[in-house]
Amino acid sequence: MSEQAPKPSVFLPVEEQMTLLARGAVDLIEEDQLRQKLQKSRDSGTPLTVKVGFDPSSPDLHLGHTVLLRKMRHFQQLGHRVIFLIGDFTAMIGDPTGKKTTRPQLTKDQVLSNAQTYQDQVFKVLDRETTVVDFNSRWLSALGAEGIVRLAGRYTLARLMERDDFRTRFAEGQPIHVHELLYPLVQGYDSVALEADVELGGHDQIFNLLVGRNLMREENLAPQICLTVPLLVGLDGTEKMSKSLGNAIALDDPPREVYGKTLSIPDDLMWDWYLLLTDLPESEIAERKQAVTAGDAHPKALKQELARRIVTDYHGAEAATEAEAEFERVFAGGGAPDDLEQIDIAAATPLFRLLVEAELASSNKESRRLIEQGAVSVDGEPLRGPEAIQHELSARREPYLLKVGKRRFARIRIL
RNA sequence: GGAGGCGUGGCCGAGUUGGUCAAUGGCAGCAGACUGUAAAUCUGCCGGGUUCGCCCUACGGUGGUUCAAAUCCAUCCGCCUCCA
Repeated sequence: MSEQAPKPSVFLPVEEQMTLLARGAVDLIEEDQLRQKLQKSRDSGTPLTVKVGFDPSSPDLHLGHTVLLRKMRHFQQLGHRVIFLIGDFTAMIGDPTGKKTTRPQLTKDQVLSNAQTYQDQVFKVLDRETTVVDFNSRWLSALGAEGIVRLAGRYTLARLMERDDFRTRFAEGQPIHVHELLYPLVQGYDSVALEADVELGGHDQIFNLLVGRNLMREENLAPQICLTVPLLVGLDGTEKMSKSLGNAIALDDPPREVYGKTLSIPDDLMWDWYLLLTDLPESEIAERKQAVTAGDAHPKALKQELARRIVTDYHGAEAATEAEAEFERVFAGGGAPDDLEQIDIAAATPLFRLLVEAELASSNKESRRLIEQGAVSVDGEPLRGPEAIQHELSARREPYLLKVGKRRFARIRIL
């Protein structure tokens, strides 16, 4: 376990802290209690202990995860002590949140390796120096069968069944495994063990957070504040961002990907992203939105600003400038990316095979289709129709620029 | 322990008196037009190969019946419901 976060000599006034902390929050239970805790912390010069649990089952982080990480960062900026709690023990249970079926139970090895990958990524947002990393197996493993039974004795089935997904599954006759019922209790016990002042989580975690709050009361501890942030909507503008839905921007996506993907989100979504992915004051976000509504600002320009800010966060200002220039050149200016690798193709290769070899089409069939539909151009000249399918590019000194659709490019040299 | 139901292409979901089913429809996706790589809209495509005639693979797995099976039979696997 790392050392306690260094405390600043003085904490900001409570209301100033509240402005930042409440930003974008879905649940804040209870707001006034948080004020009191902040006041007490300020008076005594003691940082609040903020607990955030991470289930190390999906180590590929994307922007959706950063909403929560940013909230953690807010607490850090204000001088509080943020505990990055890796649920190595609970991961073996599998969080039933939002699931229609039981989740697979991970093995210890999987969990540990995932946990490492997680840590490699979160410090792109969190302050590495002041983040306390902990593992809940530290106290949960020690709990033992007796402890688990005692813990289970603190709660009732009726209270657990208040939870939507349990209730739905029960009503529909879907199986609910007993260990799943234990999950919220065990997670709640983490709060007891850490004596958390605040627990943060995604909105879907609210039930689990509240169980922690209740358990703390049972143990005669000051109940933790439960603060949740929304699930970020992904590129498609409807589903929550997730890698498996293919609507995510991964933290390790290259700058121009991040930039381009951000620009492709529906206009309406950008205000959410501004709120959750930047620290631009809410009043300024409102001004921008108003400007667009009034027709004084072009939505694309504001989306570009958003994209720049996001790229800057993960790759720096220079990368953002480059990404934007690249984007303008390629999409607005009809140019091509400048980092295309050259692909050598044998002479007398018909166009439809060439597309496949250059990995611009996934099959001959698709390739023919694209050519027939007029999606293919060579050096800016469209090549379409049945006769183009068999077209052979002649060998010449300078490489060809092959373009399929709006965003697939290849530089081809005929041998 | 007993009774019954279901399993179709990325997803949802038609189709089971056997052929005209690569399989209706919706969603997602791709491409074109319009644009701002936005939304909305319109159009086309949407298993693979093709000498464009066709051919191959596919409706949980396997094995049958048949000239012919997603559709019938057997068996196995998986999921679910009801009763105890």
